[in-house]
Amino acid sequence: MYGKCHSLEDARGIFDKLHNRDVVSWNAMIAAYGQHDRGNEAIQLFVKMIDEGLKPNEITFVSVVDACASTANLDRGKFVHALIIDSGLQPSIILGNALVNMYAKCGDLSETQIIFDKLLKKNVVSWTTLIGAYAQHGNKKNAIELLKKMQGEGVRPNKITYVSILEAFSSPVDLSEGKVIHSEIRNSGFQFDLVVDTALLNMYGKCGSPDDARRIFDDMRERDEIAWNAMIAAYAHPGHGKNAIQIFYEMQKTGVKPTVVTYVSVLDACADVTALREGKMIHESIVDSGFDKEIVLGNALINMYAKCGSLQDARTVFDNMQSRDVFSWTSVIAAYAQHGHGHATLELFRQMLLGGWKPNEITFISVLSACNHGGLVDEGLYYFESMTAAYALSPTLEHYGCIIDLLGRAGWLDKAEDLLTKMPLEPDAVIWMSLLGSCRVHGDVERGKHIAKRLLELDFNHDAPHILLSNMYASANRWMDAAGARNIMEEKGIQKQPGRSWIEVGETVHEFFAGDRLHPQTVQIYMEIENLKHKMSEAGYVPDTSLVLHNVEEEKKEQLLLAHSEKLAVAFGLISTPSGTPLRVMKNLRVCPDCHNAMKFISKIVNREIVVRDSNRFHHFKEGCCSCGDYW
DNA sequence: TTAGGGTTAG
Repeated sequence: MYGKCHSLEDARGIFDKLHNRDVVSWNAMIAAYGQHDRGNEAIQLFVKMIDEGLKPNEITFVSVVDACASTANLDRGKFVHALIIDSGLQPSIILGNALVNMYAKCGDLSETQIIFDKLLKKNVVSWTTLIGAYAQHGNKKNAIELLKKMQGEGVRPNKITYVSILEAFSSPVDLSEGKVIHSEIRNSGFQFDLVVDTALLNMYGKCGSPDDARRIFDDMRERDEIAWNAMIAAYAHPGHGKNAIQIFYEMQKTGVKPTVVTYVSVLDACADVTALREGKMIHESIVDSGFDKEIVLGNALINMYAKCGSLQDARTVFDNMQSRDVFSWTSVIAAYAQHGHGHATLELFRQMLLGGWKPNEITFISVLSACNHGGLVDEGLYYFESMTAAYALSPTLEHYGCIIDLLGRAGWLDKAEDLLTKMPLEPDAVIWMSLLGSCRVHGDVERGKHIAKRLLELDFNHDAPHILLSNMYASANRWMDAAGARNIMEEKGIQKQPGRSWIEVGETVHEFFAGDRLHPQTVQIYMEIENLKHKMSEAGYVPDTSLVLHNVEEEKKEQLLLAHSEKLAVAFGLISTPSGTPLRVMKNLRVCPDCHNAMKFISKIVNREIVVRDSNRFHHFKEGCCSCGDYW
């Protein structure tokens, strides 16, 4: 009785006082620990039970297998599995399913499949467990095939089956198939179900379609905190952060209290739109609510402050944390790396190692990227080697990408290309692009040409290689070739991805597209741009019109450059904040070289600090210089 | 006595 109530300790007290403990009492106590997420104690108790000479029965095994699953303890799970086989017990369908689930939760997919195949009888739970296992590992193909096979064998999926399979749809490329499952779920009669709708909503959020998520959210008849959290998370993506923050406040207006997960998601949204003011207010609410000791929130705060441009606040949060995990370290390391502090990044990394922490693949991405941005070639190569040598981590394409970029930027084009062709992974367009970029920087036109050829063979439908190649020819005064590269791009119908920038002023995050005239203060913004243009010209600024690919007159090219989204955001910031206020702008793409140059002039002319977060890193412009040292 | 919804670092 106590086991099913609140007090596990009371249950244990009674259990310990029992004079005659039979299998039933042991089972009850083991199950009680399992239900309270204390799998390790459940397993310990099971071992003790065997030591005392009691023979576990089917129910004991189900509970202890479940405990191994919840603690993801594969070795224990295998041990218990062996005991089951030794006991000669013919496992029931329930125990069989529990074993399938145990291997799935412990991450051993091949064993999961083997046990499933060996099941003498399968029911909807067996199928759902296996489908969920594949879905959680992102194996959408197997999950869908299994669903069809299950239906072919006459087993009808229930709502748990559908909720499980929805996990498999988690990126924009999955959206169309996700919509097919969505309609199948509706046709199967699962409507107005809180859990099913939340899973669908979440699927659309992960697939990058917050509008579809919102439609489901709006149609829900009831919403609990999990549904609200899922909606906030669905909006916490580039360009939708404002909506996430709005939903966060609406949630509270309807009387639903934010949870830790709510705060994590909304901080992520603030980070996304560089909403520093909003983020600070939410930080205060977190302190008021008493959640500020939660590690996961400390981590989210580090990330929010860093992405909002305030490295100092990020560091303060990190320093004040009472306990940390690998996410905390990786977050603070990433923060320093993104702000271009190469040496400080490595110093933190050394402290992490000294503290006995084990870095993971993501930690190394920040470390290598810091070496890359800081031009720290020897350090980068050393840590790259140490990944495999000291930490048994296999470098991914991104790690190779950092190193190839590092070598290329440093002018070691031979070594960079050598590594690219000899690495054990298939290079993607991003890596070829980075090498092409290095060829442009170092003026190696011939190498650039053959790399561009390889790149275009990949059928990479992106504007970037064409633009880079064209610019590279232009820099080498090869105007015909430059025009040719642009023509190929036009023939292929490739459009430049539109630039978007955001700036937080007062309580609002303002968004700008390149050339947009939608902002209520458009007239004043363009007047400010004109004003800046004159002052910049006097100071020696020359617009880099080679960056404009449109075939238009010179004067028109200058106008296009001046209307880049980051310049509009800065102009708006200048006219709407008191003089001296630092401006923080976020851009969806890399900052363009002309804007980068212009920002340096503007920072000096208006005597303000301008922080631009682009898709790659931070640029702190101050008194005519940028923190990246023009190396980005 | 077995399967299910929300979260952090690139």
